[in-house]
Amino acid sequence: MYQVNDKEFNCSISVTLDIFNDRWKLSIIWHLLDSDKRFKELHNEIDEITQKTLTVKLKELEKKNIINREVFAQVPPKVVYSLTDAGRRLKPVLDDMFTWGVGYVEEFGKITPNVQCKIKEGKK
Amino acid sequence: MYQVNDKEFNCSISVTLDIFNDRWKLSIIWHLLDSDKRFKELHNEIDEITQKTLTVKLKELEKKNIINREVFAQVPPKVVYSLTDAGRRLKPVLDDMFTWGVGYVEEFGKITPNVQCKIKEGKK
DNA sequence: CCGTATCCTTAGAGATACTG
DNA sequence: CAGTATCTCTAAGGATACGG
Repeated sequence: MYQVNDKEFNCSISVTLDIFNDRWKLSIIWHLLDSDKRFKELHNEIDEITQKTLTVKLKELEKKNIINREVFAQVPPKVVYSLTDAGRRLKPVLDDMFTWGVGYVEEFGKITPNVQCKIKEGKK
Repeated sequence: MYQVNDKEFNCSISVTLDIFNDRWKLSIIWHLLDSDKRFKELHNEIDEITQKTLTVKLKELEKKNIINREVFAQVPPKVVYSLTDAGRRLKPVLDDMFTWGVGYVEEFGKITPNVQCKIKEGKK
């Protein structure tokens, strides 16, 4: 049994799954792997997310020690988000997921002209 | 843009996430990586899942071409589930998630005596 | 043994408006 | 710019009972 972030898990894979088991967190991590970002930059890049949801997800990721939140005392406000070491260590997982997804699409999907990888779940 | 299983995705990572983005599917895949299993065996090994939910999740995975369902015409019924090639290719992803989880727990969690890896999300 | 059929409860997330 | 505060909707999943 593992105890992390006030939850209990019986497997370390569950621990990992818990980090991004929703519609948005993996996308946020992906965009921060690229470079540190301000709130607004993230909101622009993940443009389907609402401001409220982005705020909630950033807080969750901060609480889980995946991202850092740095506030600059200035007007207008500036807040920069970056990955922690633990967050950056997620890259291999993302890479594998990317690779698997490519193979899966080749086998079962159709590809239409793309713009950019944005990582979110498909609309249900 | 990708079109798979009647959904649209703008990134192949999203495609992968969609496969196991709930509380149970990853656990089912994990148990089938070990060996093919009957319905009852899965239900015993993932003992917190309800029969109904297991049924639903198995159907979803079958529809997504991750598992095969083989029915033996006998009484009492026998149904065996196994991974497809695509399902088996998920192993590296699982392995990386396992590795990451171990590191994360070392850094932020507590470990208490364990029984066996069961993969499910922690109770919310 | 391997499921279906209902009913029910919750949490995730969208829409919208407001604030230091 | 970077958030809060409400309100609402929906779908995932649990409990329970029944069926081939």
